Amino acid sequence: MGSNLNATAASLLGFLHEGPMTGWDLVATAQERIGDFWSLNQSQVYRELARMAETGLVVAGERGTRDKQPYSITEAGRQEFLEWMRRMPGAETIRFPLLLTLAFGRFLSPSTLSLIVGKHRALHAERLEKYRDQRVEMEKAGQLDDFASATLDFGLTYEQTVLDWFDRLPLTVTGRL
Amino acid sequence: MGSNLNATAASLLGFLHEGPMTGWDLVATAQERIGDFWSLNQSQVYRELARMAETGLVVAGERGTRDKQPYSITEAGRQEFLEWMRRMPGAETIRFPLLLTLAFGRFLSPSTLSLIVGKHRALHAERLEKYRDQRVEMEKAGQLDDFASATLDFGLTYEQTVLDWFDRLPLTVTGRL
DNA sequence: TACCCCATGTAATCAGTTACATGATTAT
DNA sequence: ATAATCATGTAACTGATTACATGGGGTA
Repeated sequence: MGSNLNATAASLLGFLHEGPMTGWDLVATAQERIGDFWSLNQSQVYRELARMAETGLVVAGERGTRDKQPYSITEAGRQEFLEWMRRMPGAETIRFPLLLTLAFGRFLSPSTLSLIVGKHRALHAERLEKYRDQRVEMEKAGQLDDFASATLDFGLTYEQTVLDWFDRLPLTVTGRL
Repeated sequence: MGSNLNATAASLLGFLHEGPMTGWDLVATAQERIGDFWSLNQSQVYRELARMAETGLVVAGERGTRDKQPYSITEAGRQEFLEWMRRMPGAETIRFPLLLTLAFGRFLSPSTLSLIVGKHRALHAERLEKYRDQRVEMEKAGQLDDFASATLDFGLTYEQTVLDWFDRLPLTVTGRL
């Protein structure tokens, strides 16, 4: 009763609608497609798959070469997935260590601040570039329906905003730059 | 050796620089001052305080009325805090369930989408308002040094960006709105 | 043959959340 | 008197991270 899937498991069911996949494939797929706003790793995937196999939301197929273990979604899995999808999603959680450091920035020397702020600014510039490339590639591959476009656009606009924020920081915060 | 503080514990040490505080006070202070980018709750605070008392980073003072237990930072605590502060902060983690729902949005009806998107848009509008009020209050109270201003500005610009993003979403994603 | 990547799985630990239990003090 | 708030603490659970162990298969 009452879907008690977690978001990670639900996303795996979502991907399994596209056909049977192994744990390994699911890790790669998830990291590529939702990794920017929902991180997950290999341990979680194998655990959730094992759980869902027990409760009949997925079924394991026959082992292939290299011990490959493909999983398919079941009818029960589809139903649970839809139930999960129809629930009101929770608010996002942001945990931003850099902001913590800045909140206590008065304890740091300008040179340390500068090092830290500079590094993080560069990181966000890289991510913005990555998203731009992704956008181009997805356009080329014709893989950008409105939904994929919306989540990708979130990433783009977020990174752009963060960069602008960096560039507005006063010298007292950036150390110098 | 080598600071193995976590960010939550480190932030408690940061606040204890302002004077002895009880666990209760620390919960309130942290939620108010860093809660928007570093959530923590009561259980964690009492646990971290107990741990840090064991390792001598803080010391418990005498119990007051209502069993109040004030903690003070020690010299060792100050050193560990500084060590933690000087480390390169990790990248932020964002876990955004709404984007997960949208990534699989093709499984939802327009009316469900509309309900979900509308609710979340409203939530962000509220948060933007809250930050604006906070800004005004902090200005009045003269509590906005450059560091506090920078983190608050991050919240403001983030929420504004998210709202703008909502307003750019196509009808296929918003259901209608 | 040796090396790298594919692929599955487990163990251990830490962090975060929720819920509960208990009691003191203040305000109504 | 009693209700609300202050205050500390514990238990149970879930989720996330890291590391390790193991071995198959492709390729240089």
